[in-house]
Amino acid sequence: MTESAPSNGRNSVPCMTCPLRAKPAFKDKSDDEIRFIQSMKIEHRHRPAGADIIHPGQEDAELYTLFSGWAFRYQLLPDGRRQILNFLLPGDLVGLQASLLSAAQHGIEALTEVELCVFPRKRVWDLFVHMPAMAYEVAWLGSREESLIDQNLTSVGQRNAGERIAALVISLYRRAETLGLVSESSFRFPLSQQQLADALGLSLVHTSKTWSRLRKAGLFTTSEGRLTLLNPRLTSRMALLYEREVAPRPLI
Amino acid sequence: MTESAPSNGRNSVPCMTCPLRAKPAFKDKSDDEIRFIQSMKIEHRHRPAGADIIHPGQEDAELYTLFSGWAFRYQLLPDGRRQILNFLLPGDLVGLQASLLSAAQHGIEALTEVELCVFPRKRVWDLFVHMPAMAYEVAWLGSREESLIDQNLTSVGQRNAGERIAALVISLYRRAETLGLVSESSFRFPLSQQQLADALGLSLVHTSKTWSRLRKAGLFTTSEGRLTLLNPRLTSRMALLYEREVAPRPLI
DNA sequence: CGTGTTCTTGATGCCTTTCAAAAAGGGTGG
DNA sequence: CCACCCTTTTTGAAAGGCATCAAGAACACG
Repeated sequence: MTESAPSNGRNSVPCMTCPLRAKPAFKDKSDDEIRFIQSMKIEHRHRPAGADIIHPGQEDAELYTLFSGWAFRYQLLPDGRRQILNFLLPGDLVGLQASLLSAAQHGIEALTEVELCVFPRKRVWDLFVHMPAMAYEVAWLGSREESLIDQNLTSVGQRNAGERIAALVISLYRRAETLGLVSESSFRFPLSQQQLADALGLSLVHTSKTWSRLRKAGLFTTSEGRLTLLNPRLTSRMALLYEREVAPRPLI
Repeated sequence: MTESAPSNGRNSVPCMTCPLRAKPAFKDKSDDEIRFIQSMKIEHRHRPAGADIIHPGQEDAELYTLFSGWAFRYQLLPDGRRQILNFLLPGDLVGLQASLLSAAQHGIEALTEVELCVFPRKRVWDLFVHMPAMAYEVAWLGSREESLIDQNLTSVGQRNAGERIAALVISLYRRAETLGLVSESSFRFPLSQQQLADALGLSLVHTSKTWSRLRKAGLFTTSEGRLTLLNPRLTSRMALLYEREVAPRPLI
């Protein structure tokens, strides 16, 4: 699960013409800033689904931006139980916590095949010294991730099984939407039921039963690894989720 | 709950002689840095137990360092359910997420009477421009808080009631210990059972029953708002908690 | 010493877990 | 293209953990 796929050359995806930047999720950046980002990027790396991006306890984790694909952050208990902490979608910063704390308390795994923009962790410090505006944005992205985890914690602590599933589906749907990944209410949904269960803090069996109950209730359908949200109103009502829309975020 | 207690003057607690700094929890700082912190601090504020420090949705939250007392961060669902996200102890930065994202998705409430060092949020930006080392430390503290929430999420998602309580007690004990708040295995423990329940994602009744079961099992005792950890080994074994000790952290 | 809050305890029911096994996919080699 | 194996998903049945309801006990406060 850890062998590395061959990676393209450094400039295979120039930041200046990065297709992600055009998405509504992201703030505009000046050419100067984009050039600086380009200068920090040392590799464009491909990894297969299931690959470890950061393994638990790793001390020299690099900083990444997820260019394409999905990943997730997780934590293990000594007896093997796993909690999925949050999901990472294109444009998300990967490994900031590990970079700053210099000993990952968590692992990060590729959920699908992914492409990663690789930044050496040492340059994070340069960023703070030379590009305070971008350092501020990095901190901002860190706070945004914390905010996502807050919501997951609230979900797992307070919502029942059906509400948790509804909240997760809505929240992933909205994130995918700002990335232009949704068409006709449908988007790629690569989670296995075991991964769903680990994210929701539920057992596999109960996740499966509740999942199919919500499908039969007409909230959404799945086929060929895609999810179609049939009844967004009902789903967000069941999720008790009325969060305000987030402003465009920086893309590093 | 929101009336403000009279606050002392600006220099009532000079940063240069801040008693917190001597605690093992914190890194040493240069006199220059401490003077800079002093120059950012505009107020030393007292608030009573139960006071709102940041209310949900607030857009102009200041940045604080908790000087004394306990607080907690929480999130509400529209139907009134409350999840306590994490607890704040002396030396913790309060309101960083709210300052950066400029719209608090959460609330922060004083659990006991507290003293707060107040920093205007606008100066956070100055910090990034003029004191990159301290900006880096602020980001570091943000990541540390995220790491604490990761652990709470893992607890609520994967541990049963007894394990959750054990994990919470151990984790608060260790934090109090690095602050010099523990003597003879005992420290102030100001949480009500309702607050415990909201932090653990359990009902009040079940929290009470499990809590007293663990007391009867000899893990710990409580009296007069203090908790005494009688059997740390058993407690941390029950909690499945073997986290490595954290390095000293910056105190802003 | 009354009154409101917090804590405790018992009883009941349901949501969720666990155990078990069948069904459905997915990939590989013949 | 089909047989075969392995993983993932689904379903059923039983047990248990946790929530809810209810009310008494302990505690704090003016």
